[in-house]
Amino acid sequence: MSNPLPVLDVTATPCCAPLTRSPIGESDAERVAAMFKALGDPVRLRLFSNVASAEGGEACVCDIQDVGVSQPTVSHHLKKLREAGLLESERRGSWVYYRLAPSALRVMSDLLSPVST
Amino acid sequence: MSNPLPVLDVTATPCCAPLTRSPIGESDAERVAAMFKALGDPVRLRLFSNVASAEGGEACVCDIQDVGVSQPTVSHHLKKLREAGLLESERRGSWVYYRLAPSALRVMSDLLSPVST
DNA sequence: ACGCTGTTTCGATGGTTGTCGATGTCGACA
DNA sequence: TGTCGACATCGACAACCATCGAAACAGCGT
Repeated sequence: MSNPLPVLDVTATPCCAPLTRSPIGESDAERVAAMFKALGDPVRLRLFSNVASAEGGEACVCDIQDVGVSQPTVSHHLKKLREAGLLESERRGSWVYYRLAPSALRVMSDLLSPVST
Repeated sequence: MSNPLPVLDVTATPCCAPLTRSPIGESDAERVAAMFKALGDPVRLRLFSNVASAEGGEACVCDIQDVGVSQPTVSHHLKKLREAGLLESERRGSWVYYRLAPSALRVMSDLLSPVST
């Protein structure tokens, strides 16, 4: 568990300049699009927000799974969020806790930052 | 043209608090996810960045369509970006110019802003 | 060892999406 | 009016995806 498929290692590269600064390159676009795509589903967005706004910065699946779909579907979406590098998970006892990946938010926020100056 | 399908009127509501602040609601999630989804494709992300980084804040299709797919596909993706409320278009003479929707960037950036405080 | 609860994986299915070539539309310019 | 160039739409197809129920897996308590 914990991070079986870190397809995107967000922490590795701060990644590219803001989208407004210069045209994003082909390979960067691939990596970044995967992150936005992960947030491009209402269920995943709510799960992400549930984790992001949780007390102590983390939450177990049982605390966030009330999003209107079956439990296996919740697990499926959490896996997608993990693979996109947005969430990390860790098993403690019976429960699996999810927290934000360290720099995920900043990377995306920076990419979308309006004109800067 | 210009905006045949403003499915999401971004300018209307500043929309919800940052995702880290409180769990996003069901209907807000629907609207916001559509925006992220639009950026969740490498081709669309490059088109968006090409427009966003263009001189004068706008560009005609002919200037940004070099993203490795056919012309109909480019047009298809630009339509998606329009429908998501991220881009606006306007015909002037022979050419169609695209520019960023006014508050699109700020809305998304704010949603992803890390912990504020 | 057994059952219980929380979580993930599996297999199937219906719907969505990215892509293309062909065709249509609109404006410019002879 | 006719043609050309810039974009958009249409129709089709393959690939992908969200969702579910069923089954497997992992700890915990008894």
